[in-house]
Amino acid sequence: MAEYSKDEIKRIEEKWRMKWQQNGVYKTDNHSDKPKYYVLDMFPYPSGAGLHVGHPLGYIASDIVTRYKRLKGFNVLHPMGFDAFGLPAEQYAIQTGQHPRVTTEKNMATYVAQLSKIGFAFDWDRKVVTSDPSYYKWTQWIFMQLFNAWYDRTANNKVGKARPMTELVAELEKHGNKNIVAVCDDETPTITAAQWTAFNEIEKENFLQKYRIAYLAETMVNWCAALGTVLSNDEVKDGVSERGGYPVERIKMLQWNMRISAYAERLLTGLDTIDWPEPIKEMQRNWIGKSVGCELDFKLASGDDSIRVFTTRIDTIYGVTFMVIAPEHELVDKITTPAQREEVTHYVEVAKNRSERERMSEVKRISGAFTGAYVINPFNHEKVPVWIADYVLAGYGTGAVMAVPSSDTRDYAFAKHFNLPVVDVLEGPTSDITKDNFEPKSGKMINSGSLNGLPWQDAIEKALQHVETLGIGTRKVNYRMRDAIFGRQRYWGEPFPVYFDKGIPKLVDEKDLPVTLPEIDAYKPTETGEPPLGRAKGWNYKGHPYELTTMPGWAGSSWYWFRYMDPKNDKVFASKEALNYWKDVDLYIGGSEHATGHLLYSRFWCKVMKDLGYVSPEEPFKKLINQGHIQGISKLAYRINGTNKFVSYNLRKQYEVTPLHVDITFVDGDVLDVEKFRNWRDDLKNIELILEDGKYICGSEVDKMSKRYYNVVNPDDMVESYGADTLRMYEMFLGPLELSKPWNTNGIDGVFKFLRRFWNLFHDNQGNINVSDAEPSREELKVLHKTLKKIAYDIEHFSFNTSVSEFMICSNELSSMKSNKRAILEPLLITLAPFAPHIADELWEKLGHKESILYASFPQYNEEYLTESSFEYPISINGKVRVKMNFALDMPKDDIEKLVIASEVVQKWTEGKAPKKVIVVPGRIVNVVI
RNA sequence: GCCAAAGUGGCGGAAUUGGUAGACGCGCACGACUCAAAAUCGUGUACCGAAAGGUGUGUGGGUUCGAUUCCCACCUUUGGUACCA
Repeated sequence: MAEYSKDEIKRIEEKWRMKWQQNGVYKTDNHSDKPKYYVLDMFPYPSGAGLHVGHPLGYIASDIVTRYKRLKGFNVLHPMGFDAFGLPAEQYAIQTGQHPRVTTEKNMATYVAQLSKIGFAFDWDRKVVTSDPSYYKWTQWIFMQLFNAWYDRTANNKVGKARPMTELVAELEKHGNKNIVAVCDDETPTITAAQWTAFNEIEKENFLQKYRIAYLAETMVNWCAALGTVLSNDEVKDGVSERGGYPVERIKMLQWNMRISAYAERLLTGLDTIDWPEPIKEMQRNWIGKSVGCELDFKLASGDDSIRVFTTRIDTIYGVTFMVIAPEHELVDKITTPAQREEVTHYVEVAKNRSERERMSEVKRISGAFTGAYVINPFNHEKVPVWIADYVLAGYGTGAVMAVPSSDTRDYAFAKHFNLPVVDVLEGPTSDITKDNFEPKSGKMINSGSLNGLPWQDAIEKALQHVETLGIGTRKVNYRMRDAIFGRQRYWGEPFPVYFDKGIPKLVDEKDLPVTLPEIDAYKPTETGEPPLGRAKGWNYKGHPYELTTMPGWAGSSWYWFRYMDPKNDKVFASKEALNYWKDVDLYIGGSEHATGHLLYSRFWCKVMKDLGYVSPEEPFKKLINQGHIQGISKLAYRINGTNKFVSYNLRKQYEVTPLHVDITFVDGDVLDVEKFRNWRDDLKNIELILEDGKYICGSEVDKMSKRYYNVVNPDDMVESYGADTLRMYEMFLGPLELSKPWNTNGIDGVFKFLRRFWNLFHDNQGNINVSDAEPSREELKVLHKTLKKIAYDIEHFSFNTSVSEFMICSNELSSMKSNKRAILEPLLITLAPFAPHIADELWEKLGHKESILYASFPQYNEEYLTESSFEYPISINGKVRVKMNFALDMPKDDIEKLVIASEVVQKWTEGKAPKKVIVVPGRIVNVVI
């Protein structure tokens, strides 16, 4: 006696989750004759709020693929773990004194419990946790490899590659750095072997820092003295900290950095080799921001100095009417004339103290100051005034631009504002900057000496050659992407395996890894403004002080997919065998918000590790799918301003109201449960309600699903009410995986009914298993094979919403045929198993199988059952369907045409006249043009 | 501003190569069962129109025998980015 009822579902699902666990069915072996398939989810940060129904969306999709690939004969790796270092736990620690480890472990336990209820095929034995010392030991180890590496541009056919520092030192000892072409600090001097040898230890290390991939350097940061910490741009508002409103200043601070800029070109070209969504690739391309141009010197009109500019439009050099340099430019002080000094000093002072955020919010405001100095245009030898302005950034290019107001909108705005001359150098229909249709890359050169008459592209090449002939500059490729800051003044992160010996940063011995995070008495900066680790007692290595900052959030997530391959190994981060077997990730599912963070850093680390010979893939993630976000539907009640009255939705326009987010559990449909609402909070006890039709109707809006909006739907509740299988299928049924959509529990009934109907196919009216061994009819076979074909196609194309529809159609058809043939239901069941694993295994067992359905094979569809002999042609007249006619599929076009024209309906439309034209597309459509 | 994605019934969405727009589900309406309700099952459900018929995939144009699909211009929403020379 078994109906697919709430109790039965609970029994079935718990039974199978238990069995799967006991039998270790999700344990994945690193040795197999089967082909490998690695499915990865972006691992979560375990937040205190737990999972809401949006979180599992991607995991369900990857789980379906995992199970499908298993049935298709692959050895599939599908692991899960936690990105467990992070700010929320630390913030909580600062407020409550609770150790972030305690909070994090509690949260992870909640996540595991919630995830387990949904029936994922995770191999939990491979769980990795980034805050676990056995994991971050290897994060530290990788950091050491990056510290011990430099980027040789000449290696690997000039593509360049990372090489060990020992090789650099050997070369320095032999020849100095004159033959070294490396990615290094801009101001790295050329030295001889003798100079190198003469360096003392500190000088040597300072020199090597210019080459290391992980290096210490002074970088600009937002420093908040009151909070004793560095803030991100997000955390600074109007020059003060968002939290507390304390003053923030931009200061230079010695910080760990990652020389990701060395990999700019490979990160860019690598995008062409991977199967990722085009928008994500585009975001990364923009982030890397490659621009091809040249650098050239403009000599100062007086004195020997010259100013180097970077430009992509050397063709427009005859249009240069002024030059702008960054307020931070090193020559500002030197070239400013006495008459202009006061104004310039003042401007520099103001610009320096403006945060990037401030500069950003005032894009429209044009500001600048004249230095009093002039440079000479090397092409036409004219004198050009030099200005400073903060729209020129010190950190990009050379911190100086040759301004061409006739072909650059910013230069134009600046020229207009300060009344500087504009000289047109391009002529063409879209070359006029004062017109709306202005297109800077268009037209032919005018007013440009020997460049006159050339199209702009050709002029660039000719001007470049001229620059090279004069010896005043070179072709140059610039990237927008900067090196990444790799340190935080925080506690809850990986400690650096670095100590300082007489101020020189040194790595700890490999055998002393991991450097474990010390216990401290409070999770905030020290009184002297040092990071929290400054509080740790005895925080030193063999008597030398340890580095006090910790690694940023992205450290642990930049290599975790390798650790899953061999998570328990304590000799290496992953064994050669494991790395060789699993290689790279075949399918990665996660949100697009990580486009320029995690996804870029991971590619970077993978490339470095490849260069150093630790791994083989150039790219870590072959295919990427972005899942959209599930949004919440918030419910709103409308308070009449200044009163304790609430007005129902449709009457709200008559009053001045302020919407209040109401907990969605108080609302059924749109109707508010007034009792629950009143009891929610003290201030609502005595409210007055203005009703419509005796009810209080709530408004709705789509928001992020968040505690803040009281609109969170918990997957546990869904599993409790409908079962995990229904939840899984409903999440997929909502719409395309990559689209964001609001969660509406209302529709879930449809999926639940489908599963019950599916269940009933296997049972009689009394709930006894009832499956016939009779031969299936041709009709039944057709339904089966149509479904098999569609489901396989949909899974391969990540179109899970349409597979759920197809299952519904199939089960409706079989229901109406009263089909209960084993030959039909058994293959169908295997097809359903990736989507609804619990019910599938239960029915599989009822069909008499001893082994889980996980070990079955995905049925292959047979085209033979799908072929039709005839087709119901839609007959359209001038493109509008008017009637349908059935013809054999092998009927010649001419015959169809004759029959169609002769038909009553068509005759009516043509009024007996011959049609202008008849289009017959065999197996598709007939169109009669009249 | 720039880059990208999206816009289809009351709602979520479908239409795989330019070929029957609205599959499937929710909701709604009606019917069956029931003393009644719930549950379940069945039928119907884009819009206008009594019907014939007409209109319809954000808007306006275009290509085509035929456009949700291709092209041009525009509007709206969402995400990314930000003075990048």
